[in-house]
Amino acid sequence: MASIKDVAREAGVSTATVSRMMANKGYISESARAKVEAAVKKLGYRPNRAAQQLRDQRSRILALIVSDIQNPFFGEICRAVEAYARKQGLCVFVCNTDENAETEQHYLEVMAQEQVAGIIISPSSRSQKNAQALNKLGLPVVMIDRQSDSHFDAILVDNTDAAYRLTKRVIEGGYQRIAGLFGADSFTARERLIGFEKALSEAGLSASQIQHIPAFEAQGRTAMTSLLQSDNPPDAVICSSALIATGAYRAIHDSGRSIPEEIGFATFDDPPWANFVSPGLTVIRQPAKLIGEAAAEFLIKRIEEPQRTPSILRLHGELIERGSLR
Amino acid sequence: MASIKDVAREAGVSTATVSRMMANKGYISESARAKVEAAVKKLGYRPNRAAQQLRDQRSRILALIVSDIQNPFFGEICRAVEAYARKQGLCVFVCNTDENAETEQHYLEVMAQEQVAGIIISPSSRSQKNAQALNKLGLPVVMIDRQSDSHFDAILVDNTDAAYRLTKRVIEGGYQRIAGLFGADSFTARERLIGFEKALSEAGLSASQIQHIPAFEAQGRTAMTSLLQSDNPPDAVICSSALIATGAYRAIHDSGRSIPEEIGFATFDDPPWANFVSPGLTVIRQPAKLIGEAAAEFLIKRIEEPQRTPSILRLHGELIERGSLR
DNA sequence: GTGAAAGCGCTAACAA
DNA sequence: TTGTTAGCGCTTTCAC
Repeated sequence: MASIKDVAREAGVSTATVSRMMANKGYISESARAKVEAAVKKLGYRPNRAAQQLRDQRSRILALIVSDIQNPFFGEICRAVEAYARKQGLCVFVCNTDENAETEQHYLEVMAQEQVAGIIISPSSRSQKNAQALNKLGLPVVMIDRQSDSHFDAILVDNTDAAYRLTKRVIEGGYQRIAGLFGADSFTARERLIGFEKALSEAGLSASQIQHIPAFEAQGRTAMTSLLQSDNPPDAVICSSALIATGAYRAIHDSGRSIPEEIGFATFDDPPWANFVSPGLTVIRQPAKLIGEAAAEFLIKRIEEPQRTPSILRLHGELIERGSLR
Repeated sequence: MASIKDVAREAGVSTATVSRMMANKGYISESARAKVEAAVKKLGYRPNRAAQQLRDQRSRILALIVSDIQNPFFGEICRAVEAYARKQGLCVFVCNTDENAETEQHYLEVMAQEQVAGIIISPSSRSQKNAQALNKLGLPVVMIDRQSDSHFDAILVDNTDAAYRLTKRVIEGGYQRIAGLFGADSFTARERLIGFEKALSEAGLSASQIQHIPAFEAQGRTAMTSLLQSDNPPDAVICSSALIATGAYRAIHDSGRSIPEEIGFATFDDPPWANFVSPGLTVIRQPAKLIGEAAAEFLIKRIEEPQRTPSILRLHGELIERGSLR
């Protein structure tokens, strides 16, 4: 790979001139510019990133640390972040923690060592430690989906309000014994639970049953099966996330009950199969693309102006009707 | 962040000694080692990656360039590559091309500039140009899922044989008018088509209809709908990939035909909803985890020994019976 | 066993 | 407007 010296020699100028021209900084005469441009083209010159980084003490890489890359919600966020970053000439380093605090800690260290310009992270739930670590890094940080420390910018969804709206919609369907399947140890599930209970109490109802379970398909299925087999089974259920919904839906399917007549079904997240079953699922769709774009935008602003006051952006979750509620 | 100089000062030795100690290279006295270790710990020292890279002219980053990060198949590969790389103290830079040759080209350039240690790539179909670009980079490369240039290592699936087995299974179900929905411009679809046709011809059948379509859900749906409405509709269909299968399944569902009685259904890829519908889908499951691990292993071997003869590993696609065939 | 010093490629301060 | 040069943090000869 040609270096700046090669270009300088080829163009008959100094390395400083080449550098200035590459960065579009400072004064360059037209003739010098033309010579350098020609040399750059001829040699296929590209500045060495490691050298730039060593000088600037800062890379052009953004880290995106998500808790589950397979989750379409985060997949869409990745795409949006990357697209936005690319427009600004930045790269994105995507890391997957699988919701594991240690993995998260590991990546935080690696990213610090790589001197990334900033971090977008969906922090794992129970890691005060990591929040502190994040603070110590002294890097620009934007949190998405969850918030583990209010010192940082955050892009969140209006979980409580959205849950309130979704629950209200269930109630309007005339359901009386409404159960909730909520993720345990989950920031978002907690927020959603509040809206759920608020809507119920306003309607003079109380939840038929609320279960707090690990947010996996198997657990959703088991929990739903036991609800259905209980003495006073629910006539509707709300799930706090896609994987739980997947398991719960299967349990209902297995039980042979019909949706929406015998049991109403509603969930957060819009899983890929949501309009694939019939009737389609009525859901709260999270604005993943907007979240990604906003996160990238916030992060870049903070990189440019580290002393900004931290702010929180709450985006609207959209209620999509498809037929799984009366 | 503490630098090597700080550590050297703290330990009362030279930077060279610290460097040797960090890399476990050369001779170090026990006493020096102890002093340096203490200093490293006290200062929380971590070598600066940019400086190391500038010296070595080589980073500790692997690039993984996939055609669709949302596709669970590639998602699983990512995970496996990352896990393997991490064990070796390497990082993985995941890039998503969305099957776009220009995006691919862009990432190739960026990765070259970042001086990644090697590249794992599922090359976009129609880019001889990029294959050449890849050659010019002179970097270690392993191709996965597809192969655009036989000069590189490749980890592939036994597509032709798997398609042969799947098709044979369809025939054993007593289906007579078997249609195929294959991705257009796709390396894997081409290989699968060969096995499909071989099995049919061995059974004295010819394909009811073969359609080559862009591998998206909408196209799968449209194509399947038109097949069902044709004069001589198929009594079974094989899809070459998950998205096509998703669309096709929906079209069948909409038509009200029952699976497997009125129409048999089989596909490559094991989409998340495959055992979610009933009957579950009979599929060829690709060994994504193995592919990822093998790719990382091959790449690391090639990094260590660039002159190895390129080799191809063909992994076995597993036939999973679930009930969508008689 | 250890240290001094060169040099990787780049940018910015300063001098011309 | 352009060139000279120091120095970012690290590793690796080479000399001691």
